[in-house]
Amino acid sequence: MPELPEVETVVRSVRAHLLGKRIVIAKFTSRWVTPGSRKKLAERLAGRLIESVGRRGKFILIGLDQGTLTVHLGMTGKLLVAGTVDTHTHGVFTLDDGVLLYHDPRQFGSIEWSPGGSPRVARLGPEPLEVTFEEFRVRLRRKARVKALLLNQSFLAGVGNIYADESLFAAGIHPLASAASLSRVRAERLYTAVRGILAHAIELGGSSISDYVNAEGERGWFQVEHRVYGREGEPCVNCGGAVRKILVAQRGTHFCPRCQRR
DNA sequence: AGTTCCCTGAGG
DNA sequence: CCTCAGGGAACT
Repeated sequence: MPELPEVETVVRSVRAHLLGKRIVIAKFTSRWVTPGSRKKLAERLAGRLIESVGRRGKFILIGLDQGTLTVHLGMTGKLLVAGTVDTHTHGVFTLDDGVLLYHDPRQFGSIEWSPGGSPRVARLGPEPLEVTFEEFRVRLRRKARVKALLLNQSFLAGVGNIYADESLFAAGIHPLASAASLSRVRAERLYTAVRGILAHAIELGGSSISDYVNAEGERGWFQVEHRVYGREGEPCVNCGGAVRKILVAQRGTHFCPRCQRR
C-alpha cells in the first residue's frame, strides 16, 4: 500500500533524524525482508555514515559513505524513528544518536545494501512528477490495459493500486482501456490526473487506509479524498451510479462504469 | 502479458 | 474456520 506519496512522506519525516548519523549496530530477523546472510548485511552496515536520504519510485534510498541502503516498504512496512521492538520489528538500526526501526508484519518489504545502487531501482521507469508528457505518451504505446500499465513500475515509478484507480477516475478512463489506443487528449488527461493526485496526496501526507504512518507515527489524510478506491457499491461522486469493483492484473480495481469509458 | 506466490492481520 | 488485501519477482 505505501505508494509514491506515502514513501515520499516517510522520506521527508525520516530525513532529519538520519542525516549525518552513524549506524553503530544493525540487526535483522526476517528471511523475506533481508534474504541472504542477515549477519553479513549487519556487518556491512556497522560504522557507516548516513550521507543522504531520498526516494525513487516506492524505494527509499539511504546513501552511505560506502554504498547505498535501499528500503522498500512492501505492503505493511514502516520506518520509525521511535517505538518499541516487537515480533514484527525486522530491522533495528542503532545510531550514534537515536534509533531507526523497520516494522513489517507481512514481510513484503525489503532492505538491501549495494555498492552502486540497487538493480531493482535501475529498472524503474521515470518519476511521475518529473516525466514530460511526450515521454509519458510514448511509454503508453504498449499492448496492455491502462490500469496494468500504471501498476508496472518500469512504465512509471511509484504508482500503486490506490493512485492508479483514483487517477483513472479523475481522467474518465476505464481501467480496461487499451493503453496504446488512448487518444492524445485522453493521454493528456491521464498524465495530468496522475501528477495532480500524487502531488495532492503528498501534501496530505499520503493515504492511511490500513495502518500506514510516517516515520513519526503520524497518519496521512488523503484517504478522505478517495473517490473510487474502497467505495464499491457506493454512489459515484460524479454521476451517482454505483462504483464497481473488478479484478485487473490480480488487483482490486474500483471505477465508475458511467464516468469512465474505454 | 497474464498467473502464481511470498506473508499475516482483519473481517466474514 | 476461511478468504481477502496487495508489491513485485518468478514463472508460464
